[in-house]
Amino acid sequence: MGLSRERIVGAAIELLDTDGERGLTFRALAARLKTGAGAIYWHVTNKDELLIAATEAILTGAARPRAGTPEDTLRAIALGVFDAVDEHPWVGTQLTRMQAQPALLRLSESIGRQVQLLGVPSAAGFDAATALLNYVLGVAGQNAALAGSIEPGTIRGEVLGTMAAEWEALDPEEFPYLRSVAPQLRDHDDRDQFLAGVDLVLAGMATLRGVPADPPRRARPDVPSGHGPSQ
Amino acid sequence: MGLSRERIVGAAIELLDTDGERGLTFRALAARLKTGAGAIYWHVTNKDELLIAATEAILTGAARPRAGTPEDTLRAIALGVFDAVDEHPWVGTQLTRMQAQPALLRLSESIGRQVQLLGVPSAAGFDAATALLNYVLGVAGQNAALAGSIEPGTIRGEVLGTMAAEWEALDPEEFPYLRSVAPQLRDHDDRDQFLAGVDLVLAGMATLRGVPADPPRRARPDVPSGHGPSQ
DNA sequence: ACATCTCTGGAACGCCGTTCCATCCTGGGG
DNA sequence: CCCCAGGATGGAACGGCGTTCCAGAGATGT
Repeated sequence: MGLSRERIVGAAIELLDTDGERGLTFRALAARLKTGAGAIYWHVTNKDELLIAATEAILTGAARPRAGTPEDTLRAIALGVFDAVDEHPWVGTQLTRMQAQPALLRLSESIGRQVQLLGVPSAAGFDAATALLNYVLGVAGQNAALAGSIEPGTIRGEVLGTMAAEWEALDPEEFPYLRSVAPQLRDHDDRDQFLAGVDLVLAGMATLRGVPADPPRRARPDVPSGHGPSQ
Repeated sequence: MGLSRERIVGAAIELLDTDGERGLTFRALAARLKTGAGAIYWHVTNKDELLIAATEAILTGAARPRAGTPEDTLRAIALGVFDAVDEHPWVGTQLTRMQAQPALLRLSESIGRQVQLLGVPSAAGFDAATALLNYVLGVAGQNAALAGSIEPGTIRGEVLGTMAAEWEALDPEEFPYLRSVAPQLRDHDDRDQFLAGVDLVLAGMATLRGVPADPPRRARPDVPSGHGPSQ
């Protein structure tokens, strides 16, 4: 059983998923592949390239345009990234840390094209597409940071409960708002909230075309949905 | 001249600004402060705490609410973060990597409060405030990633020119959109584009209140402006 | 059979964050 | 005035990291 780039990337993904970003080490990788660290460098030039390849493997196809209105396609694209990051938090870190990543280019292309189809004037269209991209990347980064700060195996609701408790314990003088929304934080749904943000940006785009914006919907759209188009 | 937490944080900021995130090392810090690495640990418990303290030092006051309409205040808050990250790119990395950061809490509070003042209904208000925060953080992270990938000293326009050339050299089949907007990328203004994104989100929020949204403005608002409230 | 070339894996290098500890300095009690 | 406890210092050392180096194993073509 020889080494190969695919085997290496696969093992790297397993390591990243189970042990987090700090778990990916050339030594750990070599141990898992029953080889030496040096051998890996024959197939992969360095750790950054390995991380990019792993991100690529997860995100391939997550940004594929589908039939439907541009709005629905944009929601589907954004959800694809969200679900991939949800399942593999390290992808969020990667997306927000390295530019010149093929996956990022494809994502920009998909979003930009749909925004064009939306009928946003060209000049504002670039800004609008960039804004949506940055929102998606922001959520991805925050989710990754959150996942990285908790030990793997923690229940999601538990984390939110802890955080909500912290918000409620803040100084009432300085943080009245955060205290007031702590209950909403406790039982919100990350995915729904993400979608609400996408709809918010889409509603903003609608005003750019002079269209009387119907208020963005809160319910999740009829999109492939069911968490996780990735891998 | 004894050590002190302030002297250490100050030297850390200098190191981060001049040599980037990889330039902050306890050894380099010790050399600059003419002491040993061990002495630093008497005043600072570890590197994460040092990074948080440095971020705090830069961002203090950048999220301070001002008089004016909630929209203008939100623009001012967002610009404060943008300018701080523009001047100290490592702040962007920090903001998107570590949760439980005091600066992040303050930013959330400031944004959330203004969104409440905007009259967005409470349920949607939390989502809307989170969306704006995530957009700001997304831009911050991208700016940091971009700054980290280029050697310090490079001219900004030069970087954009190089990136635009890369976009123009992409496969016409796969990336028609990116190729078409490459000229806009070349001579856009990051700050203006950031503001356009903020306005886009604000326009979306306006639809949540059922207000007939006037199209978001493109020109920069009358905000302290002049790059950099930070430090 | 041999020479060649791909591929392997373990040792070694330099750097990192962090810990340990001998030592220095200073100020308050005898 | 001495002394000494404890805060503060700084250099050495530890374990781990990414990466490089290189001796050699295995296949391949002649």
